[in-house]
Amino acid sequence: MNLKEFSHRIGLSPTTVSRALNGYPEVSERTRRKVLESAERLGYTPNSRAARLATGRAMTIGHILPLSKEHEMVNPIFSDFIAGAGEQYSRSGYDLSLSVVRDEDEAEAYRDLATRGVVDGVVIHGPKVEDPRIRLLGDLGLPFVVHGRSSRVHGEYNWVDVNNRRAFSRATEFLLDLGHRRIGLINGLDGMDFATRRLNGYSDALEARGIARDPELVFSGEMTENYGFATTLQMLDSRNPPTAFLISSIIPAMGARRALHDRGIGLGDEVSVVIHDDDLSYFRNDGDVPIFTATRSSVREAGRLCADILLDSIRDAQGERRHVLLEADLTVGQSTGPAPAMRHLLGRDQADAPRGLAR
Amino acid sequence: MNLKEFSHRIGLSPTTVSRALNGYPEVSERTRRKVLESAERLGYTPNSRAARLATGRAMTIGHILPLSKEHEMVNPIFSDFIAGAGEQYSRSGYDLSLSVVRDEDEAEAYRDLATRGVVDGVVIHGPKVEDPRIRLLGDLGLPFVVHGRSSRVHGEYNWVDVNNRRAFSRATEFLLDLGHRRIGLINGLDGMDFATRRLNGYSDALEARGIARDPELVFSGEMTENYGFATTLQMLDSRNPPTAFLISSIIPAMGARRALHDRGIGLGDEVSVVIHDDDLSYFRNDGDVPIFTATRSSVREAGRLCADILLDSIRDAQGERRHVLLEADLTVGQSTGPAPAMRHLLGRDQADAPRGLAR
DNA sequence: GCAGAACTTGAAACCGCTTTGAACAATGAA
DNA sequence: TTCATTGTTCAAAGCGGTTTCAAGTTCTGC
Repeated sequence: MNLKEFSHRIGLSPTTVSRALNGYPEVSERTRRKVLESAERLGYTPNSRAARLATGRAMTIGHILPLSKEHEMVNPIFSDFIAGAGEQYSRSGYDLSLSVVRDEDEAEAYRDLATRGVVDGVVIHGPKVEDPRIRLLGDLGLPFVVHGRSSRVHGEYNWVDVNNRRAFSRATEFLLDLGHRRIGLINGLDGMDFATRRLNGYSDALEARGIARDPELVFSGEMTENYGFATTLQMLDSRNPPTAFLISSIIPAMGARRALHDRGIGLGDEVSVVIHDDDLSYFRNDGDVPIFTATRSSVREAGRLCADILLDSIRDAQGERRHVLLEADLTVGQSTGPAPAMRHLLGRDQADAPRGLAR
Repeated sequence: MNLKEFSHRIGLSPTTVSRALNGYPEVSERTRRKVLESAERLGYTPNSRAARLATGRAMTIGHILPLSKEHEMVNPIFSDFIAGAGEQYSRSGYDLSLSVVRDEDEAEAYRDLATRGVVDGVVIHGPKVEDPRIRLLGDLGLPFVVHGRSSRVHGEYNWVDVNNRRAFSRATEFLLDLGHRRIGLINGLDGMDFATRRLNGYSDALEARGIARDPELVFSGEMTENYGFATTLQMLDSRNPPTAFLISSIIPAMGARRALHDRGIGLGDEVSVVIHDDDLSYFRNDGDVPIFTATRSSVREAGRLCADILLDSIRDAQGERRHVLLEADLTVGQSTGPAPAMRHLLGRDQADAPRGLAR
């Protein structure tokens, strides 16, 4: 049933019905009730396609999911982010449009969304250092928010980011305080802005203690389980292995744990691990004492915040650009302990403790 | 720029331009080339909102992502499935609309998508036994495809499923052949159709060998790492622990591995594990010899197939309903070996082999 | 009782595209 | 040359809503 028929059936004009349904003030309460009740009873719902054309608003937010050709991998934090953002969209009557594109087509995909008029705004995922998408969207005049930030990009834009630098410098300091001097960094893909900031945090902390950064202890790559496994093994098998690892996500941390296990090295006693934990719903690092010592920041919450900011920004195009910097607090879990060389000094040598029973 | 202005500028009528752009045959090649070239040059792209209203097609496929209230968890296979399906949508000029809703609102969400006319078809994820959504969508007259199947639902509908029963009976047989008699099953959530079929496959295989199924060895739950950990631990610590585990996903398998490690039990020698592997992009169980012995079936590929079937079904509403049953082949990895009691019989007792170095 | 303000309601234009039906031009057959 | 056919193009009528502008009603205050 369309508006014309519905309004005719209940003896009102399309104008009045439209107003009643959209909450305009110039319709009397009595009429509005009648319209709402009749719509419910007769099962009338306005056709969104028509409303979108008439209003010029798409009532839709766009997300682009680029697939890297080599790895064909989907960012594992994507679904939790979407869950957070999607909740907010629903609440505000917005739909979410997801475009899956090969990564070399990403810029074109944004252009396309803008000119076809199918979205009112977009979210930029996984910004790189000097990310060109920010400039592009500014030029297109399409409202957007970045999940993360992009170093060396001038101009204001909406973003929600974790204080990656602080998180990683704190995590590094924590390990240094435990006596670790050789700390491996298993980081995200080179060029990703968050990875750069994490590396900086790590470097800062080392430098502050006068410790030279060993390039053989720093790795970057896509954060798979296999990547965590391979890099950990490589470092463990080197002439001068680290006594601690800093890992950018819980997924490669699974691989690191496997590598330690394969080498018969105890996690939390012989070797320490600190991870950054995005609080993925299917991979919670919680419990009384979490498995991993971690800097935690919920990516789901970041999704909610991004959505809120973007929706605001669409409603009020003149408003100021907004920024949210989330602090990731360090939670001590079972995966960290004093550096081996320090342990007898502290009277807690656990070299003979059963493997696998962390601390 | 809109069609009216564009067509005026190039000295043609809107009709001809529209036809040229949409590939209709009644426009001459010369004119078509001119239109396409001018559109490129002047940067004209038709407004999709208007096209959708005019054609009555939304050119969009809907996916609903329900969030369970208790767990607030997103199915970890979701993103890979979407990646596969999304690729196909893009290829065919379709958009993907994702609705995030609380699970008790799911039925309403389908109704809403249908009446608002924002999608031409939907994909049903995670069907339960006797899933009411299938009936609902039939009634709504909205084309759909199910990723999975639903037992005890009458009538024809499109589906793409893994042969879960066969996969799990084969996996069970494989373990039985290795001499295992007590096999723990760490399954998906009760009521999920796939979980039921897997349980059946497991039961069938046991029964065929005259082995009674011990209810204390069967668990069902949401497939998180913690769930795998907790259930494995519980079984290991029971009076009569299993010597092998069958696990419904690689994620709880991570938890199982952790539990085994915590108890100092060697994976692949003292205890065997077979998993079902959805071939998640960030969690590949590959390599020369995969970590886990697994029944594998790519969920990404399932996404592609679902998309293809649904798009066909939209184009040809009269066409037959289609079914695809994917066989999951069993790949032997490092996580399985003869049952402990059998090992000396086979002259391969590895009880003293270093832990963690599976076979 | 009446003018003017404050409410309500409706007719019609419009959003930007697609598509029907008609017109016109070019081609071919008779 | 003429008529039928085929090929091309266009004017206008949708698609199903929203919104402007005008008109009709009901209140107020005097």
